Amino acid sequence: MGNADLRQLAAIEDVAFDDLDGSVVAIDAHNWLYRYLTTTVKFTGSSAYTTGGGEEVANLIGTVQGLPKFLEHGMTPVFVFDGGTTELKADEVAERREQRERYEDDLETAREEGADAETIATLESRTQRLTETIRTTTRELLELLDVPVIEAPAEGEAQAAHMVRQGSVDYAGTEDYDALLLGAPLTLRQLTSKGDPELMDFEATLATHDLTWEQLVDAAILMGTDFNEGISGIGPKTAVTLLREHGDLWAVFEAEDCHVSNADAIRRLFLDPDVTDDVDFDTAIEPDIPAAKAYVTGEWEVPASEVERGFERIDEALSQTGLDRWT
DNA sequence: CCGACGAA
DNA sequence: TTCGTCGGG
Repeated sequence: MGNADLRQLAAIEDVAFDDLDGSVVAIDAHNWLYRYLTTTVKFTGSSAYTTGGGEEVANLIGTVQGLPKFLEHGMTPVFVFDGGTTELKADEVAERREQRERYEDDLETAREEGADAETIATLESRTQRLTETIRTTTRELLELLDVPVIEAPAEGEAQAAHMVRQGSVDYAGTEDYDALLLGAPLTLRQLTSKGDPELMDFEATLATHDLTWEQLVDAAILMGTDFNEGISGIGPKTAVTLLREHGDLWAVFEAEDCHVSNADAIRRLFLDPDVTDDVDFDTAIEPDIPAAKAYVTGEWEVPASEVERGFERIDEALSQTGLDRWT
């Protein structure tokens, strides 16, 4: 089920933040936000992050606290949001969809029963979907801060990977190993945590195992992806061996007398996802900080103390690069 | 969810 | 080498 097995195959190296200065990173917004949502809500309790109207706005705090990290290292983030249809086509991956619906039912039940914020956050993570309020308020805040936002036709992660291949950005930024399957040439992980980030190199991954992109995806399907259970008994090593031996997924199915439903559709989700080339954005960031602050603390009633330092750091980081440019 | 570790 | 479980972030 989990695709942590992919890590075993990935060519990963540490990279210093200093080396990322001046780079542009397409951030998988869902993935990034979720990381901040869980940690923010989990460690501080939810009351400060819920408005009088009962709206969860921890995302605003997460965004204000998370942005400085990029800017202080001279990086330009481009946030890529999922498009309207994040659900997969019903006939393609029916089982997966049913699973999500079960999760969503759980979530709804928990809400009705007034479950605590932590429980709800956990359930929300499993539905793989952020609330509409979270999506729109994050976007509005980013726009006030003049941070580029891209709307993906479908999956944000696929769009981010595509943008790296296109060359409109330098890296994809996500914790998800799926970026490799989506063919993102260079992916940064651990941008939110304390130490240096990790760099996943797509071509190096293929070269290390002497696989093609298609074969890497096929290996992942054998091991199990977000969209299918893996074949029991096949892990990273065996999967690679089988692909090298038999060539492609269907040859492996035949040789090993096994099968994965919807394999063809799952394969296409990685090899040929719905993405767009229409990605116009400006990497010069000139935020309206007073307006952003008013939006967060005024309109959404977030205590000023929660975001004061974050806004300060954003301001300082940007005036610093301005000075650098000048001298 | 993620990485680590012990069992088969 | 894989799988299941358990503890941490």
